[in-house]
Amino acid sequence: MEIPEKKQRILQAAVEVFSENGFHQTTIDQIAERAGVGKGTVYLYFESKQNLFYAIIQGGLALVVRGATMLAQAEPNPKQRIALLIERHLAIMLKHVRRMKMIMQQGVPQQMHDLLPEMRQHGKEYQALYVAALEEGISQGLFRPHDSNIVAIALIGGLNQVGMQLAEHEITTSVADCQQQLMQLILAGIEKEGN
Amino acid sequence: MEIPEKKQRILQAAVEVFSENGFHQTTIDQIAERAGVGKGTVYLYFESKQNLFYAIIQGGLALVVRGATMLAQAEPNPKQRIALLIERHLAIMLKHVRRMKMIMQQGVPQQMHDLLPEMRQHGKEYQALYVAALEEGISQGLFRPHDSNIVAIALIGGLNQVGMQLAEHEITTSVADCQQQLMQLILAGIEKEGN
DNA sequence: TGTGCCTGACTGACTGGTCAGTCAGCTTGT
DNA sequence: ACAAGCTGACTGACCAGTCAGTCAGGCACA
Repeated sequence: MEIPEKKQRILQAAVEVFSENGFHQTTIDQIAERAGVGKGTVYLYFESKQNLFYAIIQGGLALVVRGATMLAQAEPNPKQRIALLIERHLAIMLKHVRRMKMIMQQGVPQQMHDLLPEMRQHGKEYQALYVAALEEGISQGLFRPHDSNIVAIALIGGLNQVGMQLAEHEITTSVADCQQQLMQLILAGIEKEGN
Repeated sequence: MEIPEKKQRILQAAVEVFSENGFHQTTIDQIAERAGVGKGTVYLYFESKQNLFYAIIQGGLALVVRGATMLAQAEPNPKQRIALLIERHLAIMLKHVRRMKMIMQQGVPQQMHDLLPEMRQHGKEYQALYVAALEEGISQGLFRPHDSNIVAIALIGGLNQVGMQLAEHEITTSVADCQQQLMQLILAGIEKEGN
């Protein structure tokens, strides 16, 4: 199951160019050139431009979700678990800005209609991790009662926005401070009074 | 300053088609057909496809920001003001799903490099409304001290995410309930203990 | 060791289709 | 007759995807 070196190079180049220019502004020629391979070689490893794009997004999302799931399983305390998830979310966004941009650019799905269900599935799974933690917290009396779905969605949305702006250097606050601020905000928002 | 009827029709059609298919999947022919005008007419009123796209986004954003600014000016109480802004944010997202999708699709700017500064400007202005309310709240001793920039960014991100999912019917909760949940979450998150 | 055959990974010039933008000419009103 | 508003056939650029051809390196046989 060795991944050929050229395929790796193509993937790397594709991440770069796609994230810089977006899907439609990117040409296969650009990717091939950046990877230092012939155009034909790209089609040797990937069926189409779309396919290449998906290979990258899918791979990234799958990894993120799997990692987060493991993290979540290892921490029984809901409060701690949410803290860990938040920390990890921001860390990953910073580490993989390019890939994240690609996914965000995707924005509202719908045009990439066919292959998208899987992408949504990953999103749902990820969201479910937060929902589970929130619900446990509620039933354990740690958090005040709330609609855990909505809170999870808002939470993830907030994390994404902060992560993007951090990555774009539009926030001067340090990453650690950001994390702390968000944690405070969220925990104060859901914790039972007099915690 | 009469706006010609055909120009209106073109704008309307453009909003529809752009939001359905995204910028690149949309052709001027489609827009012209939907508007019931000739292709040339589109170029009579708009310099280019990009220009048309921007006219829509800019117009929308400018309206939203102006409206929110007026709303904010009319309410001196920071807590109330934030509540109003949140309510309005969700309401507008629901009312203008199509336009919102267009903007979101835009996602991370950067490819539309030239004309974008204005768009960012609007974003900054909008964010500033929340920041101002938060800071006032802190200095009045209503909210606990926090980094109002980060809180504002997270807040807007959360609102967008929830708004989008509401609009996409991926949330079963009613709009009013959503609003209430978010308000509780946020106010609890920033309020001084024992409010 | 040398030679000739083979294979398949790789290449890039080419094709076919798409679409933004143009412009010659039509229509309608005065 | 003229102008203003409008039209849609046309053009040129662009690009995804193809495929005929190249060539490095492996293998067999002497």
